[in-house]
Amino acid sequence: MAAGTAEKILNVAERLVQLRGFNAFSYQDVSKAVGIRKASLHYHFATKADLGVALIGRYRGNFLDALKEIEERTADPAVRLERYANLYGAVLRKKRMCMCGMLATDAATLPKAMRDSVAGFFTENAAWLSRILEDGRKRKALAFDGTSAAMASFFVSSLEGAMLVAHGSGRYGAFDDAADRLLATVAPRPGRVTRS
Amino acid sequence: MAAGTAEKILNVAERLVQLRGFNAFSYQDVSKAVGIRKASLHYHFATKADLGVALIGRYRGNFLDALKEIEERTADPAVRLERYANLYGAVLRKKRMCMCGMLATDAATLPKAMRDSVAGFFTENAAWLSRILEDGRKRKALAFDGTSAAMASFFVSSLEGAMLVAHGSGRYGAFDDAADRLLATVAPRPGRVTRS
DNA sequence: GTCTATAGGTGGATAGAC
DNA sequence: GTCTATCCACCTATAGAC
Repeated sequence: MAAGTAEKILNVAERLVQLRGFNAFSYQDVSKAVGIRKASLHYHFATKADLGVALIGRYRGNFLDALKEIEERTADPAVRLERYANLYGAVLRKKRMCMCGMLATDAATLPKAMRDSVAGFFTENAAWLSRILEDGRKRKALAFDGTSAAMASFFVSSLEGAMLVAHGSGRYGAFDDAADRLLATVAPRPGRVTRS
Repeated sequence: MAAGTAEKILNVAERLVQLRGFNAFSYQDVSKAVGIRKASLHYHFATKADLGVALIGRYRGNFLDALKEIEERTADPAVRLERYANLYGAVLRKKRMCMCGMLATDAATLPKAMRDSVAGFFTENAAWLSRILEDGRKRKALAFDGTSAAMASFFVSSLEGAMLVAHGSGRYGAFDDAADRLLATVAPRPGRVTRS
């Protein structure tokens, strides 16, 4: 717990990025929410770019931890995928957009270190999914055409898109429909759990 | 042609929004690119919000025209969908993001008139797709589970997401893979044209 | 580590001449 | 319609006291 100042700053900034994007929040916004003067923020994160890099790094780490946990606690490939989709759903339920989806639209205005890290988020998610998909296909729990890498990319981008449209239009229910349909694409028959 | 000043402004601003987002371009940026002083822009669009509303309105109109053209010139449902996906692909080939996908991430910071119009873009695209999908299913050219409306939403959000990730990561090739897979979801056998 | 104070720049927007 | 000049709010960032 503890929650040192740097961590509080990250928590507040993370929320703001997910709600408004990197260019639409300021040190002043963070300052007010944390209860510390604007200048003091620079002690913890010298520049906004430094703060941005730290934000993405932490976000990626948390996501990787969640993936690891899914893999350890769940054996059924279809359920693994369902839980993966639910990681996105949990973010959306807080009325936030995926931080890296948000930053993807800001890409052209971001320092290279941030851009690269955003791309890394997508890459490592697709890599994990690719592994899960390939394993599921071998075990005949999943079925799909093409490479598992291509299917993994499709998963990531479809979930990001469903979040994006839900976030932008306020129709949050559309996300769950899209996630269900995506899962049905690779697990034609079995093991949908949520619905039971 | 003609291209009056207002139109030039819209063209420049459209490009900037699609590259950088609504909060990351300024009247100064537009001013330089159009070759007119910053203050003069306010004669044509009094506020940035007014410019934003005009931008989305024009974008929606152009998109609707393109949909109408697809429907008039193409009878095969699968080819109609392919051409629909290619509308997005054409934007991405210019290294731009869909304007409304871009604005969807900016939603929390936009004036209500802009937010509503962005939601309208998604709604009218899904409505058109829903009609095309339903017709294709009746004619047994397409096959899919669930309502055509749900499938239409899935189409829109998946294409937006594929653009988003391609735009954010610089891996533009991933978009075509995603579009192909999406089409294969509803047109299992026939008529893929691009690949031949 | 946090503060006050401030620098230097850019944001959108307006007034009024031409 | 376009210009110059200007306003004021906000931005990121720094200096230096405590």
